[in-house]
Amino acid sequence: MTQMTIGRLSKEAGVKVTTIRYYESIDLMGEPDRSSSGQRLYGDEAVQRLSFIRHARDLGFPIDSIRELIDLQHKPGEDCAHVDVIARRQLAGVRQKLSQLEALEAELKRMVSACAGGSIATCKVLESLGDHAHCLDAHDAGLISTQIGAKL
Amino acid sequence: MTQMTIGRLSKEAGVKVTTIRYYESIDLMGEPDRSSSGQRLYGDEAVQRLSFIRHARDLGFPIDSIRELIDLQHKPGEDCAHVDVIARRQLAGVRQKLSQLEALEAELKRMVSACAGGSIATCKVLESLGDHAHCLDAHDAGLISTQIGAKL
DNA sequence: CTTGTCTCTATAGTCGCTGTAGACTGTAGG
DNA sequence: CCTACAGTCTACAGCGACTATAGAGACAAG
Repeated sequence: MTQMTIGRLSKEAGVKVTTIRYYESIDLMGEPDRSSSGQRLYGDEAVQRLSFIRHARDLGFPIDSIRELIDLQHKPGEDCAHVDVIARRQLAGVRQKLSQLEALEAELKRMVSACAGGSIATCKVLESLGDHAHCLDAHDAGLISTQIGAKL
Repeated sequence: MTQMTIGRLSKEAGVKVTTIRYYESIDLMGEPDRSSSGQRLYGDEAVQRLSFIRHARDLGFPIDSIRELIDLQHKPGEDCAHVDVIARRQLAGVRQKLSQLEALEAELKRMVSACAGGSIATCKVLESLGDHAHCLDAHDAGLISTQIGAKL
């Protein structure tokens, strides 16, 4: 199996067809060969590259970092300190979000367990939300709030 | 102080001026009075409402949930079960993200600590990323990956 | 030959803002 | 009164990383 269609590549690497085309459009994946009718044809190295990208995305690396990592992969002689920096930056970000989410979880838990049923007029959840005494620092909260609500 | 400008409201509620105007544009905040020259003028109840919104956003509630919560606030006689559902949904989402982030943190930590310096050719971090044996389930990972990289 | 599944391109939408441009308004000091 | 300068106005483009849609063409199996 030297050449495969985009659908096949999609299954091999676990990345949606549309996403592969998107990666091509932003030059994260190079332009593949085309069949006589214009369909994309990929080789096995595309599976490798796409799997790398997917794994890095799963770990939350932004596209730009992945671009850097791929560039570095093609300079095998260089020092890997730069790679380390990128990974540590990512780890630091994840840890920051973890601690923010833990604070959120605590406040939400508190709110929900305070609710004893009853009417809206006495609802502890709404009361907590209206309360000015915030648990989180405004800056941190602003940073994280955009990200949590997104896909629930 | 019965009437205040948007800048004042911004400081009172801890929400940026542009964000307030955005909330108005999506009908999350109602249209305020205007001065003779067309500047927005808010009363104290706007501070209350905006603070409620901000606190809910800080906790990661999506705008649509906040809209629901505000609607419910205006029906004080009804049962608060619906409010509880919204809050629990949010808590469940936060907990899911927490566990995903914990898995991420573990893998990143493992990757980074495996790096002993040296050249890119032998870099353990790049090796891990290229590895097909993923720690996360593809679906979960896809859900979360979009959110973590965003603001690092 | 038909049916159904891929594949193609191009464009708009998602979420929750943020930034920009260019014009106007309000206020404090000289 | 004049001048700065901060605040406000509208309208629209951009962010990140996709996702969805429309409308058309391609290919494999029965």
